[in-house]
Amino acid sequence: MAPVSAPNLPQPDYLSRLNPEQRAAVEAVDGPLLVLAGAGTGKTRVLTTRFAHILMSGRARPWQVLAVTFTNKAAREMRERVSAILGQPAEGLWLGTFHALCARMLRRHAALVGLQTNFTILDADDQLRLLKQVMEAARIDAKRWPPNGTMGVIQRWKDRGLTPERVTAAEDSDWANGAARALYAAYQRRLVELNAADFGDLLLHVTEILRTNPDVLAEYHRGFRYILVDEYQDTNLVQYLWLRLLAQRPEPLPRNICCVGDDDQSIYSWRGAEIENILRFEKDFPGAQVVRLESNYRSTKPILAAASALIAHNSGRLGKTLRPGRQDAEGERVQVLSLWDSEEEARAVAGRIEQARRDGMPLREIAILVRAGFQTRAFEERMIALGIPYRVVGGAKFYERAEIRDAMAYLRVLNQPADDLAFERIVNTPKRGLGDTALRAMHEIARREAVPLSTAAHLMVERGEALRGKARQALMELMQGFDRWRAALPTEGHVVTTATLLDESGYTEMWKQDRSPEAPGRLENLKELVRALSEFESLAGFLDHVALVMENDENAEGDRCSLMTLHAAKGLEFDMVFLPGWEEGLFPSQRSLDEGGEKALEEERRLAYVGLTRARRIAIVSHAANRRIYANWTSSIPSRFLDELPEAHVTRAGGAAQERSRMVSAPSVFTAGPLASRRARVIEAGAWEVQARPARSDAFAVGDRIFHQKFGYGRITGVDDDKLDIDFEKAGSKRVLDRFVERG
DNA sequence: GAAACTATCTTTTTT
DNA sequence: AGATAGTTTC
Repeated sequence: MAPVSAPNLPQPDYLSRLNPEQRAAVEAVDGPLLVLAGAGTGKTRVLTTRFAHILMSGRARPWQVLAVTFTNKAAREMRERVSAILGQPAEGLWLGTFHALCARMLRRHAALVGLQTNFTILDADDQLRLLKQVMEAARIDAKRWPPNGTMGVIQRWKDRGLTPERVTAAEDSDWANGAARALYAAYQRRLVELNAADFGDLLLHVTEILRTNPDVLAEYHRGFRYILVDEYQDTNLVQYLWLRLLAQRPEPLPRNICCVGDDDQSIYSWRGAEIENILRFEKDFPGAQVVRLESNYRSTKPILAAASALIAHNSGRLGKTLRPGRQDAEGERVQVLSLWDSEEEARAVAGRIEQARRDGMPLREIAILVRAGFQTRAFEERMIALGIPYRVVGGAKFYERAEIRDAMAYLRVLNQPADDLAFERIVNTPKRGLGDTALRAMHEIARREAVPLSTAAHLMVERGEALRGKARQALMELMQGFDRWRAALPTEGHVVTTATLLDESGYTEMWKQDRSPEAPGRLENLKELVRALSEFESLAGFLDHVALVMENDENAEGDRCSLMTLHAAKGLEFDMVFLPGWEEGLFPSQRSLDEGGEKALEEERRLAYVGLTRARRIAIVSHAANRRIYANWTSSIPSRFLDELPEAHVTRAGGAAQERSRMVSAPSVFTAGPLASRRARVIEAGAWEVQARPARSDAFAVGDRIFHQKFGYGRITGVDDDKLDIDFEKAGSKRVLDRFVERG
C-alpha cells in the first residue's frame, strides 16, 4: 500500500494511515488495553504501529518493551514491520514467542531451578523417550498406560503452571493408578539431571522463578514498561500467569499491557489454551480500556455475512460485528457444493482451480483448507493428475529427518556432555559395535557414580572396565573424538568443527556407504545443515534456534496452490478458498464433540469461522455424501454448519457430476429435519433419507442379489422399510438405503 | 544386526 | 488401507 503523506496534519505519517478504531488502539498507550480484533481488521498493523509509536514517541527504549507472539512467523513479521516504520533495523528488542522469550530469561536464571545456563531444550521426541524410561523404571505397564497419555497429563499440568509440588493429591488423576504425580516428579528430576528443559518447562520454570524470587520479578518490573501480546485468546494458564506477573507492576508503576486477540478465533483449547483468559481481561486489569476493531478490509460482503451468521450461533462471546470496510465489498455469494463422494469432491475442487487458473488467477491465491490432514490426499492425487502445482503446508520438517536429528545429537553432546538422550542416540550411529550390552554397562556405571553417560563412558575407557577389545577401542575413539572436537571449537569455529566431526565420527561415511535411494539426499541435507550453522554466531545459538524455531523448508517458491489444515491457515488470506469436508463427524469432528461437548462444538464453529474469513473474494464450501475413512466407505450427512449459513448470501448446488450421479435432487438434503433431531454422527447410510421417496413397487426381498455403487455386489439378508441389510461380497455386512442399490 | 512379522492406531500442532 | 513401532526370528 502506498504511504499516504499528510503534511498538513500534525501527526506522524504512520498514524494517518489508520482508521479511527485502529488509531484509538494505537494511541491508548497508557494503562491496560484489550483490543478485540476481528478477522481481517488490521490487527497486525495495529500491533506493529503501536510498538513503533511507543518507541518513536520516546515513551520507552527498544529493550523496555516486551512483545509476545505465538509463532515465530508472527514474531518475524512484527520485527520486520516495526523496523520498516522506524526506518532502521529494530535491535535489542524483547520480541519473540512465549517460548523463545522464556528461554532467554531462563538462561539468565537457570541456577534458580537447578539448571546450568547451557541447558538443552528437548523436542517432543526426546521428551517422550525420556518419559518412557522414567515409566519403565517405575514399572508402569506401558500397555495399559501409554507414555504419550502420561505426557498429556504432565503437559496439562505444565500448561496450568503446576510444578510437581503444586499438584495437589486431588489433582492427581486416576491415570496410572494415581502414579501420575510421582511420574511427573521423577520426570522433572531426570530433566534437571540431564540439564535439560522441555517446552513446557520454559514457561513453567520462569513463572516459578518470578513467583518465588521477588528480586528477579522486580528487575523485570523495572525493565518492561510496555507489554504487547498477540493472539491473546490462545494463551494457556501458565502463559497468562507469566504475563500477569510481569504486567502487574507495583504502584506507582503503570501497568501498560496491551493484549490483542479475537475470542472468535480461539481454536487451540485442545492444547491448553483458555478462552477465559481473554473473557476475563477486564477483571484482571481494572480500568482496562477495550477497543473493538470491526472494519474488515479483507473479504466481500457475502463472505462476511456468512461468517458472521455462522459465528452468531456461539454463546459467551465478547461480541463483535464485522463490517465490510472495503469500497468494493460486493461480491459473489458463498458457494455450497453437495457431492457424491470424496473423489468427486476432489474432482470438483481441482476442476474449479483449473478454471480459475485459466481465468488468470495466480495459484498462490488459492487454498484448500481441510479439517484433518488425511483429507489432503484426495486433492493431491487429483492435482497431480491435472498437473496443478500445489504445496502442502505443515508437512515433513527438515529438522525432523533422521540424519538431521543424528547430526544434531552429535552437536548437542558437543555442547552439553550431560545430554544423555543425545549421547544414546549417536553412541552406536554409525555402528561401532556398541550395542545394548555396552549401553547397559554405561548406564550401570553412570547410575553408580551418579554421572552423565558420557562421563561414564570416559571412565570405562580409562579403567578398561566392562568393555574389552573392539568395543572398548571404538568407545575410546569416540570419546577422544569428542575431546578433540570440543577443544577445536574455540579455535576452528563451530562450522568447521561440525564438518570435521561429521567426517571423523564416520557419520558422513555411513551415508556414503548406504546404497538406498535416499542416501544422496541425506548427504545433501547434512551439507545444508552445515550451511545453516554458518548463519549463527555460536553452536549454542544454533541449537536454541533449531529447538525453538524449527523452521521448516516449505518450498514457497513458485506459483502453487496451498493445501493445509484450518489450524495452519489462521492468520493467512487468499483470494479463493475451498472448504471441503463439511460433514457431521468430520467437521464438526466427532472426536472433539465426544471429548468436549458443547464447548468443543463452539470451537469447531470458530474453526469454520476462521476458514471462511480466510477468503478475500471467493469461498466454496463442500460436503460429500460418502467418504472413505480408514478402510471402508462411510456415508455422512451435511455439517450442521451448512444450515447456519444465511440463505441470502449462499448459493447451493450439486457438483459438476451431480447429474450423472444418484443425487437427483441435491438441494433436498438441506431441508433436513430440525437441528435438534440431528445427532452428531457418521451414519452408515441415510444422507438422503429426507428425500421424498417414490413408492416402489419393485420392493426388494431377502435373498435378492443387488449392486451398490460403492460396496459392489451383495445379497439381501434383511429388509426394514427402506433399509436393507446386505451381505456384500467384498465389503461385508452393511445397512444401506434401498435407493442406493439396484438389482444385480 | 537385519529381515520378517505383528499389533496398533490413526484431529487439529506450536514451541 | 497404510504407516509405524515394537517383537520375534534367523
